[in-house]
Amino acid sequence: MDGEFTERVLQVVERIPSGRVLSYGAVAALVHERHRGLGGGPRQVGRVMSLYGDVVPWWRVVRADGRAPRCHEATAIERYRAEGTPLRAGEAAVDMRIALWTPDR
DNA sequence: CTCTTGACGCCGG
DNA sequence: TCCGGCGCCAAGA
Repeated sequence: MDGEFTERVLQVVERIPSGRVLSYGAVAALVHERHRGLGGGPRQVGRVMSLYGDVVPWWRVVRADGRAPRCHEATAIERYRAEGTPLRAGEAAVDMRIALWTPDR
C-alpha cells in the first residue's frame, strides 16, 4: 500500500457492518486510539478514501452530519437504499443516531 | 521554503 | 439551508 496509516484506515472501513456507517472523524479517532502516535485526521482519512476507497465499502464513511462524501452522493444513496441504511426523512443523509457504528472492544 | 488543495469538522450568522 | 471563517495536516506545485 502506502503507509501504515493508510492500511489501518482501510482495515477499519472494511469492518463497518452493512447498514451502518462511521464518520471520517470517527475513523481517524479509531485508528488513533488503536495506534497511539499514528497521526492523521479526518482530512487524511478522506485522502485515503479518494485514493484507495475502491477496495472497501467507502459509502459507509460519511461526513459528521450524515451526508455522503462530496461528488459521490448518488452512488452512495443507492447503496444505502440497497442495504437498508437508516436515512433521515426527506433528506439525502444517513440518520447518524441510528446508523453510527460502535465497534465492540 | 511558501502557497494551494482537499471524498473534513465545528461554530456562528 | 446556505455561506464564511478557522483549525487541521499531508501532498503537490
